[in-house]
Amino acid sequence: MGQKGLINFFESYLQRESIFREKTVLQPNYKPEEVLHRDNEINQIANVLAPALRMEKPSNLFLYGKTGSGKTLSAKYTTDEILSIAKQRDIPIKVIYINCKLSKVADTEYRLVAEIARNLNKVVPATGLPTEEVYKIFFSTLDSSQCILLLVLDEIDQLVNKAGDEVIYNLTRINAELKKSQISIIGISNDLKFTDMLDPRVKSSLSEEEILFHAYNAIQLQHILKTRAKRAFREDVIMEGVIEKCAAYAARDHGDARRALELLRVSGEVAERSGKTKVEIEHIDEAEDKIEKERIMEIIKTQPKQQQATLYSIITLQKNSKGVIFTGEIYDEYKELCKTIGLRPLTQRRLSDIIGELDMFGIINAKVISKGRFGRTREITISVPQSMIPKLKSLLQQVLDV
DNA sequence: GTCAATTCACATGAAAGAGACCACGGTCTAGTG
DNA sequence: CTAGACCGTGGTCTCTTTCATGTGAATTGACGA
Repeated sequence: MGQKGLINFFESYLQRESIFREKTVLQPNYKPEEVLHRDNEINQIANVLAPALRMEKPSNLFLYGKTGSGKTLSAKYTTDEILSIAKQRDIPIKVIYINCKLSKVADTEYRLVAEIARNLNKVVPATGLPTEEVYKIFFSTLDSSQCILLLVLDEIDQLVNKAGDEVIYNLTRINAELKKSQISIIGISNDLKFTDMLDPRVKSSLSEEEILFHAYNAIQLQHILKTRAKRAFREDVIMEGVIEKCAAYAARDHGDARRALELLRVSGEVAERSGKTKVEIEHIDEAEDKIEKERIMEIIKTQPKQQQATLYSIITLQKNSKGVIFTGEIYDEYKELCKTIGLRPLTQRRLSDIIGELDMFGIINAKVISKGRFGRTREITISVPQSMIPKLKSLLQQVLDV
């Protein structure tokens, strides 16, 4: 494309009408006016939380269900409704929503409490104070604000994983010491076995009430997608069967509505980029591929150098040896690599953990096997599609400066 | 041939260290009236 | 006299290292048939 061509391109781009009308509707943080197919759950949440309107402390509530089953949405929806009623009637209710996984706002005890305090409009330094001090600050602000606090902790399993369950224990116990305020916790987790790993005391106090969110089935997903698509896209741009296929894809892996919406959105983008005026079924496959690739690239880009070096070693190794690789081989290769690029090599112990991390991300596949007399090790294969590896490799070469 | 002991090459755990970041309080310094 | 610069102390947090212990089956070697 010459430079003249570029201008033409932009002009025709502008002239061409977008297939989207309101793309935000498909974005994950969009909040619809109505939550579909979750009436039951929402009613249950409302039932549990209603006492707050009479200034009584609601039971602690625990919501669980797989990803994309509408937990967060339902919780936010219900608390928003309560909040708006409370505002009309002048009832002092506060809702704090904290996602324990998102960015690093709240993955330790200190940070969580600090974050809550910040939400109560109290300035708390990011670090430097003893944890106890932060608790005190939180205490006094909460008590002086005289309200019912609904604390929504999304992805609470992440928090407990990293910070232990004392945090929750402490939070539930606070009520005893508060005089003018009350706090109740709404925990949200997509790990169904999460409560099993909790200390029994914590478990019983956290899940005074439990609500299980079932995954959406394909029909429900279709309904949701259709409703959103009606607003998100212009009329008649979605070809027959597209919605159905998106729903089917998402239903296949545990009815994740978020995934379904993303798929639909990216399909639209793919269609638009390739100059089509309609979203066709083929675009879905392309979109799925794209989403996966972008996910992997994003993960790798944001990893620390050591992790990247490890992955690079794995890629080089699998090229020469084909098939499976073992931890020892990787460590040797990795040490060599460190020498050439001037990186301080880590111990094998640490590398072992890094391999585990890469496995968690789904970039590689590591299985512990025993080779009998020849020891015990991890058997590692790359689980990124072959077609992506060259691209991956060049990305790594670039960031590692090889 | 059978069976238990041995052995390998790491996996997995726990604990502690290094170094970055930060708040707080005390001391010093320079500018001001 | 006071605001700001500059320590030292004590705190959190992440990434690592060090030390210790665990592990599962191929191999080995003793044993008996």
